[in-house]
Amino acid sequence: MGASKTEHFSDEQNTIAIIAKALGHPARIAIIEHLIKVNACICGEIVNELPLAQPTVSQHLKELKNAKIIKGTIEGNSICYCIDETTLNHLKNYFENITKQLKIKSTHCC
Amino acid sequence: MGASKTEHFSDEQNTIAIIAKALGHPARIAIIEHLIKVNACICGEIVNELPLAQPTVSQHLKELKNAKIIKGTIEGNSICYCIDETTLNHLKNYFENITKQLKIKSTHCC
DNA sequence: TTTATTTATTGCAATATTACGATATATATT
DNA sequence: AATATATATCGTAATATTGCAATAAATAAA
Repeated sequence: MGASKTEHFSDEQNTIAIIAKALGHPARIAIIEHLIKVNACICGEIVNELPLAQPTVSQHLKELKNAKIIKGTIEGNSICYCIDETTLNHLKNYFENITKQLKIKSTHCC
Repeated sequence: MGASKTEHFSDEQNTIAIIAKALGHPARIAIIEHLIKVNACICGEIVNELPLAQPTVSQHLKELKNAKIIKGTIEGNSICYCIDETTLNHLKNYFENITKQLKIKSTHCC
């Protein structure tokens, strides 16, 4: 096959998986880190920061946009990207919750 | 192509991407959640919980093991899986750090 | 030892991802 | 209008992922 059986899982499970998947590439992690480092919106220049061709970067940006991890607004003849805090906060909360439950239970046996 | 240019990115960026990628499938999120819910090690039974065939589940478990998100130890003729807290804590800390930086800077413009 | 149980591996088909050259689009500048 | 600049899309090749039937491997139970 090759297609995931998303219909068998909960909305939350699918949502978390989509966000995690979008972050599952070093280039996209690098994009996120750069957006944070330069603080807020940058118009263009992401391409120059990455060791990848312009169409490839554009594709990675599109995937981050689809997962709602970044937002892009048109600014003259360039596009201004910044992080969508809501989505990263959602992911952060999810992992905080999971690790908290692990700490509470912590029944180590392996 | 199809292969990521991992050598151009930092170790930390690659590590986070590998963990995120491993969590980038709803079945693997479901496995993690089940491991937490039943608390600690369960020997087998994960296959019965998921709407997927045994070889498929085995493959997902392998990927979670490769990313060091779960650990598996042999227990009689079955295998006992549990979560490797270190890895999920690493990821949690990473996202806490990122979202903290976002909160500090918070220069909204999009 | 034979049989059952549990998990892993192999092989394969369908689909998705990654990367990039070529090209399109859209605005800015001259 | 013509040209430059910035980003997106298309097309395509290489590779990876997903899913499962068939089968192997390894231990447990009879």
